[in-house]
Amino acid sequence: MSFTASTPRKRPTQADVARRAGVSQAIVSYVLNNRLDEVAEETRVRVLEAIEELGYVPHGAARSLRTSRTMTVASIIPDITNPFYPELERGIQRTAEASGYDLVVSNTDGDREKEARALRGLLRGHADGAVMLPFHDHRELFRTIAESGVCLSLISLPDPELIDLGVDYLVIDTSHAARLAVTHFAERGHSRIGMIAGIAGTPPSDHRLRGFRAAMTTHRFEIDESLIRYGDFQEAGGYLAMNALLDRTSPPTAVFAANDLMAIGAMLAIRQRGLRVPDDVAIIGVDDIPAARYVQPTLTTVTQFTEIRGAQAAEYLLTRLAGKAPEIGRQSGHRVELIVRESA
Amino acid sequence: MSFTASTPRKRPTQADVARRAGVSQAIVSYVLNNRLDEVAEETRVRVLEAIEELGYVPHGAARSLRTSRTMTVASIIPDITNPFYPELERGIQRTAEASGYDLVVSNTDGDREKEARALRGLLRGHADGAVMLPFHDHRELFRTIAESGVCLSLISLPDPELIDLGVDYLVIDTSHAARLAVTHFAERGHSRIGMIAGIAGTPPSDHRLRGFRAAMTTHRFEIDESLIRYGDFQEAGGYLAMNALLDRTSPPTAVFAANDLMAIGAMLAIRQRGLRVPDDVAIIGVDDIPAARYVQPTLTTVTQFTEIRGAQAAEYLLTRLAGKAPEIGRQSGHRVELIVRESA
DNA sequence: CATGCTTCCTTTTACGTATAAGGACCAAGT
DNA sequence: ACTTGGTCCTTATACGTAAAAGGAAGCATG
Repeated sequence: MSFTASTPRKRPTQADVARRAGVSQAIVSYVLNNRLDEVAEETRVRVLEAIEELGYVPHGAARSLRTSRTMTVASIIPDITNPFYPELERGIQRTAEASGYDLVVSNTDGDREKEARALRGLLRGHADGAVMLPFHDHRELFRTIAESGVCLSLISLPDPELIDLGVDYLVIDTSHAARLAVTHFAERGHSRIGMIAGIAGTPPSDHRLRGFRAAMTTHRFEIDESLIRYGDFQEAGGYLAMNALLDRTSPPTAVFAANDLMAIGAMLAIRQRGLRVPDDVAIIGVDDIPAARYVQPTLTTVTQFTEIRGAQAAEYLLTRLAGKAPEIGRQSGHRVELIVRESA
Repeated sequence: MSFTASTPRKRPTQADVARRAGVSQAIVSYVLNNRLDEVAEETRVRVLEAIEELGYVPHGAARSLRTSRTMTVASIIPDITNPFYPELERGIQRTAEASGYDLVVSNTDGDREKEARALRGLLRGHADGAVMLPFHDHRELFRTIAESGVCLSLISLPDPELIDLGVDYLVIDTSHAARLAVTHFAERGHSRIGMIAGIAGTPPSDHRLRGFRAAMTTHRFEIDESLIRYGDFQEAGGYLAMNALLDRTSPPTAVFAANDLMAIGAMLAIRQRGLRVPDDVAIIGVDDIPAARYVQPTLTTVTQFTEIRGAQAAEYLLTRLAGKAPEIGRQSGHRVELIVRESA
């Protein structure tokens, strides 16, 4: 079994296996697809031996051309370097693999064009379905995809038209996260509260900002627009936004950040000015990424039960792929919970 | 352009486009592949219009069955939740996309079987090539893959036999990282130095451990085997290992952790005992993940220039895919650098 | 002993694409 | 007038697979 050759030997096909086993190609296919009634046990063994000897591996493209299934699902996420998404991905992966599907991840940078590109990949048949957390509106593409029979499980706000087309939704309206944060701040005596939102126009940012405004109104706190800043969902963005807030003549005493990375960046900015968290400025983030437990002070944050969410979104997708889903799209809500640590 | 239908309309093929444009299927294919000399401009426009109207999208499987190219590259990494790998992935992605390739990520959990599974995906033709950081030995599979014409760019120690088969290597021997760490400790007066290694048997752990032993010997420090612990490359592992070290009657005054996540976990354990970093125990990690700048105290660590490494590994792969690589595999070394922060 | 039913094959077809091979037409060159 | 060559088509084929359709042999049934 050792080769000295260096030329790329062409991979064996079912025809090669068939020739070696002295049968027709169809028999090889039957063996591979476990059509036990079609082939005698003795023959089956011979074919399996030939497969082993030649190192035959099915040709994925040919197979999926024939079956129009790829047995892979895609996971399309905005930012692989944000720990939140890998965690989400873990949940998706766990579920997908349990059903025998391969999982491939596409990172979009939250970029509209890259999102569209990944989605067009679905149209070309790269995967049988996808779990996606979209940053942008792709209604047209989503519709085309759903209509072409590719299953979609979206983590965002439901679109009624797409629901009708069988798109499943994990409703992820984190406006409630903002409410939890503001209420917690209020209980600690804060009223001059700022927010570091994310990228304007993206759902994760807009929902949280909306919830923030609503909660502030509920508590009859004044919403000072100059205390609302925007970041890029990364540490750097939180750092810059916090510095801008601290540069004001009357900075906020508490800041809600749209995610943990920005919250951590904000804490860095505060520390660098010689101020303390939470005494001078209290901070709450969202996501409960692993680092939230390791920063100093540890970060009070709103958890979304990330991995479980990923698993559930994948569950939707896989039941649909298995044909066990209702024709119309499903949706399910979303529990969030405040984890109180040291930063607020 | 609005549909009320809910039945999955079958996707249009080149034949449908051809019918609509009043030409043969071949012409559609020529248009799509920019064979300008084969088709009159007027016809070309007509075909493009038909494509637009029908929303035609090429069928990936059919195309790659015909061309035996997928125009995607795979990135196979051990742990997507370890920030080091997403950063590596970014470098790979940047390079791949610049060359018009799609990138798909496979997460293996450092699990031997999952690694093998991802590699078998390559054999089935999922991608034209892969960048991989392997945790386990897959020499046989690698050979089969290389021989079947799928390009490989590995981030690990070179295997001469695979080099001969055209596998490229980004040599990542981080034993030098350990030397930098031990030397730094020595300069600060430490001699009772422990190490939190990673998962025994995996290259990232073994190399660093080997370097550690060598450096300790160079400095004529005693290697106390009981001061060498193993973790799982996660915070939790570092936390547990550090606790074990601190439970000893004479704990180390300095600890080198095989990666930053474990270093951060170790610092947590130290803090929880009321001890201080670096005064009671100094810590150095490896990777320079983003969090290293945000933990308190900030983490002294050895950077591998992660994203650049990923980009370079991908560069190897893409030049080979473009047929511009020497027949024999290439390899290039690996600069590492100590980033001195507060923890040591 | 014809008939039908199993069992286990082979032959054939289709999936959607890229491209080689072939053909029709026309302008230009001898 | 007859090649020659170019332009722009069409027809035909192969990629590797899954599975329908067809067929040959053996065996039980009436």
